Amino acid sequence: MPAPASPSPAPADFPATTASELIAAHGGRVTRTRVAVIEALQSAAHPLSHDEVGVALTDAGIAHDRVTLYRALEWLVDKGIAQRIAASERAWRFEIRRGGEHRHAHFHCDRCGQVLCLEDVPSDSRPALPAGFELDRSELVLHGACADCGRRGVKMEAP
Amino acid sequence: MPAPASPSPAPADFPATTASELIAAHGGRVTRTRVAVIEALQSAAHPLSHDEVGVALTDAGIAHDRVTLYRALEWLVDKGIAQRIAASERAWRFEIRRGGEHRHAHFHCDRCGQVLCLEDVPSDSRPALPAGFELDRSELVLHGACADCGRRGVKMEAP
DNA sequence: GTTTCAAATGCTACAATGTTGCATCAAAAC
DNA sequence: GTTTTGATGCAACATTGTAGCATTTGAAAC
Repeated sequence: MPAPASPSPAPADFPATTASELIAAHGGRVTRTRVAVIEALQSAAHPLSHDEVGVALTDAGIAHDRVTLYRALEWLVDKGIAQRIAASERAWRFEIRRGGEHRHAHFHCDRCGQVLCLEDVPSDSRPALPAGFELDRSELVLHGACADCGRRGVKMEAP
Repeated sequence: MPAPASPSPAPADFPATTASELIAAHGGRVTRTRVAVIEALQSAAHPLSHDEVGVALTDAGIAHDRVTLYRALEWLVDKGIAQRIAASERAWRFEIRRGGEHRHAHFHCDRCGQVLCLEDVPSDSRPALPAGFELDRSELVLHGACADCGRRGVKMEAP
């Protein structure tokens, strides 16, 4: 039997809270970039795109390379510290995995492109699958217009 | 109040069945490319990526430009004949919208990248949203390993 | 059957997002 | 302080999707 399709070889729920502790607990080197990325994700109100993380690093005065940022995010996902969301468009978005690890749904505004966490809406449906299929996780993404765009009649983006 | 976030200004469920009828019913010109794209989607066992549609056209002996194909698919989505799925990765996948228009969930194999329709699993959850939000549709995507990959232990792709 | 004309197409060029390879740097172990 | 190797920075490239514009063509009008 093959390995399960879990992205995280290490346990995801650590007592550690600070960025440095999180990194060290997973056997990684504590670098400026990683610390800043984690802090950016932790303090963000919604899942961030790679580009938004980059802006956050720049704002924090942390010089960084585009590729390094991709690799830092990839490492975080690999270790189960963060997770990717394919809400829409071509760009991934990233968010920190909280302790309880309750997967929630996301809302994608088709007008402004922003993504919000719907903490109250679970995303854990586990329906019966055809024989031989292994279920790892489920992602529920709701689409529509957010409150801001709904009010202001912002131009519609491709669905 | 702004226009609703629906992608389809025209009714989606036509009695028409052939590609030409579908196109004409939406006021479009019946071209080789559009007909071939619709037929490719109709006969596909799963949602096709832009690239897979391109291969199907080539196999059918239909010369086509990359951009034309993008525009043909965009037109189909615009008219509600087809719909886009953001299963994972950066590439959209496309499928024909059947008459009944029951939205179903999809399964994305994280190993081979293939996407399957789960016709029996509905994707129509309509939870309560924060005030001011307008819900258009919901997309449920399950992730894991398909039967083929599960059996053969194919190398894991990025989650 | 011709003519007409906007809708489609096919270029070319470009933008956005992500990856690979490799030389260099630095975190942490000694 | 040295050493080791994980992490970074750079350049080059791959994939996916868009924009502008000249040309072709579907189909409606004649």
